[in-house]
Amino acid sequence: MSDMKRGIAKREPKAKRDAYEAVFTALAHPARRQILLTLNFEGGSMTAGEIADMFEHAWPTTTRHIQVLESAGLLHHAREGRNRVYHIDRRRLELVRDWLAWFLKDPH
Amino acid sequence: MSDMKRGIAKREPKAKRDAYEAVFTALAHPARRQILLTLNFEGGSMTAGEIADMFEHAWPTTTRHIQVLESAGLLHHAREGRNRVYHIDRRRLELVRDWLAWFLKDPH
DNA sequence: CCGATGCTTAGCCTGCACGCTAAATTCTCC
DNA sequence: GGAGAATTTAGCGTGCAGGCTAAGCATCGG
Repeated sequence: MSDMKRGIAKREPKAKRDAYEAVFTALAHPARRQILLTLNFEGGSMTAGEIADMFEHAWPTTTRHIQVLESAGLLHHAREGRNRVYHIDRRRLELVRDWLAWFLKDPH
Repeated sequence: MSDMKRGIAKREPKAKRDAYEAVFTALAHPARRQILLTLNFEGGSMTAGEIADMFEHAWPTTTRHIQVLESAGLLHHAREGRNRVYHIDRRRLELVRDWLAWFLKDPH
């Protein structure tokens, strides 16, 4: 099977493809994008409660969104008394920028 | 409800939020990302058959992926005899770059 | 015009994403 | 240590994304 047929993406190491998968999946839901945006705008960290308050959703629903973001590496948390403080990991978003870069250096 | 609570994203016009929605959803599936990458690498256009050949999937499955990409505005097609030639719309990917930009110009 | 080729449409099946409520957990404060 | 706040975990229901096969539609070659 030719390289052309297998496709360019296969040249990326598997770990990185998994990372893309996690990050793009995480970004696919509007609530999760909103969490990231708000978190970013608020200076990078918020408690779970503050995040949950943004939505009409039941709290556990938001908890799950947060977990998706966290397992994609876009968020981390620290315990602070009975609060959980989540903070954004902006570096992880670089992955998206990396991916987009393929479309700039387009062959002509 | 405060602006802060509603969240920054709401300031974007609705049309643009819908566009984000379509584009991020389209990018959420690895097959669709692969289609875009390959299409880009191959110079921007390929027939439906060439695209379908990249995958083990049954052809109709690929057809649907293509349609998702197209309705997100990431692809367009032209008929050419009995072939359908799809070409990438790289400008549409700018939306993603736009979205990411929020995380650069972070406050302060 | 007829069969082959290229591709989509129609329609079915299955699993999982994402919503919910109720219960558990962990910490705080009196 | 017990009430109460903050948050997660458990577990359920439903819709839809994404896989498939079979059928339909153009178009081309002979």
